[in-house]
Amino acid sequence: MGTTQLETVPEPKYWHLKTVLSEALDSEFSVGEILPNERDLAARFGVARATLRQALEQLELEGRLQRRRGVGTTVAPPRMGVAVGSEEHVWPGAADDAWQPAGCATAPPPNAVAGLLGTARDEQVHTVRRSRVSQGQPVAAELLYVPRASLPALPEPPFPDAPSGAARARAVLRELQHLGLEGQDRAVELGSARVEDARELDRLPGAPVLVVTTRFFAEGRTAAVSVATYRADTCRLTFGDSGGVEIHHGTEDEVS
Amino acid sequence: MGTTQLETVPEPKYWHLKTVLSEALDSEFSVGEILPNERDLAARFGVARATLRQALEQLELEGRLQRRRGVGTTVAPPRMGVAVGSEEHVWPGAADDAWQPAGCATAPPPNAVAGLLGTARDEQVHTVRRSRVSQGQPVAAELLYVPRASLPALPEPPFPDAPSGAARARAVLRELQHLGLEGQDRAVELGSARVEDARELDRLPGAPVLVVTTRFFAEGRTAAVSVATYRADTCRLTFGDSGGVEIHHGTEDEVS
DNA sequence: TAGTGGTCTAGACCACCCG
DNA sequence: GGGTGGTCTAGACCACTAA
Repeated sequence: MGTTQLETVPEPKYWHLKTVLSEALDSEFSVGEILPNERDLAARFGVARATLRQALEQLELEGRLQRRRGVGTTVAPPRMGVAVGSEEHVWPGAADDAWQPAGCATAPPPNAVAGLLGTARDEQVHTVRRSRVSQGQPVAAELLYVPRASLPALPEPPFPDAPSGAARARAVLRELQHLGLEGQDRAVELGSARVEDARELDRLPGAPVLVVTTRFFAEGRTAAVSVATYRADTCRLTFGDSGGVEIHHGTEDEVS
Repeated sequence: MGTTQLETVPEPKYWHLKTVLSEALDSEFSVGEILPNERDLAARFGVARATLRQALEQLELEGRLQRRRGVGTTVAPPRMGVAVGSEEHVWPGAADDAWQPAGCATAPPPNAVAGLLGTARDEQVHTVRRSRVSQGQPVAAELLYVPRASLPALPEPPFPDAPSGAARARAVLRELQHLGLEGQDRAVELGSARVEDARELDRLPGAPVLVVTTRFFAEGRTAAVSVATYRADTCRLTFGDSGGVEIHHGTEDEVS
């Protein structure tokens, strides 16, 4: 009737809530500080807990908050820049590598990876597990798939299916260095953490992750494929010339 | 030892549900097919609608499903590869550019961008809006910030604050080409769509997006900053410097 | 053991799309 | 108008952490 609908698009409560909280985080909280618990916050804003949680979830997705079961909700530090690609092509396991080998198995890869490698569906490949830590926090878990054909010089393990240790992982990486790397290829997409990755990343299963898929080319073929999952809440992936520092150094030595 | 704790971690219902649905999508549905509605699905699985929705949300986040209000839930096609970075550094607006200029304003940028540009908090910069369409779908929205100092030759518009059209956007881009690009710098992180971007991307506000921030260096300074938000559900960002041509599993999904 | 976030329920109403 | 997904409520219980 006479009710003039000023807000043609009524803003959802959780959206407005997110805005209010976001501003409060900027002005009234400092990094690491713990927020009131969800039940109190919901009461304070006069909404149901589920509605409040919808706002908190978004803020966590944006890296503004960190929530841990049994502990509480804290203000997250700014995302850390994680260098994920340099201009030069280098094999995994090179000297300055940020990854730490954790294990190695020999098994058929997922179908998607087999497609990239050009191997048969059930063909066994070396599968190296690595993890990456930055600023004292686990930031990424990786699976590196290397077809046996890429490493003819690597001796086969006595029991191919036995889960092997970091020693064998290092052997595979060492063997890779002997190949001439001709190029590489990267893709980034959003995913959710599988159970194994979640444990390694100290997150719950299903947590949002940035999946970086890299193909390594050598001898005219795809010689290896890396699938690395980065914590999307804490990481900003940096590519390119300067490694994400604020002030660029003004030299021209890396300009092509 | 003797206590065989088979299920040490009881799987949440929504997680199990997601697995079941995911397998069903692979085996029993084809791309574009519409699923039963949420109320029916929930009843069929014997869970509350909210629980079912939690599973659907994850599947949508992973790009397996597409949900549209008033329409229904459909099986999404595989994510399209969107080329986002080449080895060569090129200014926005170069010949083969995938972006379409939409408008241009002159206003102070967000604080984060001002920090990257090294401009004062309230300094006005040229702000070019562009959008990117791929395979008939909007995939990204961009804001390109160019300090006035970077383009001394560009005449100022008569009314600096007036929202200008695509013509002025093109003028700014054309002016950029005259600068010598010395390098660039990219970062990718997860974000959620702001209201303006959401409208342009045909998504709801808050939808997950991949935010690509690019700094362009010229004359020893940061000459421009681009903030591009890509739909995370439909896009796989590719950073190609592959030495060869791609072979994928049947479908040609690369887009330059 | 007390307190936190995580999961789940069974409803309700709303905004949107289409025939 | 009828059906869809999106929002919201007011509860309940569970899993985890720390004192």
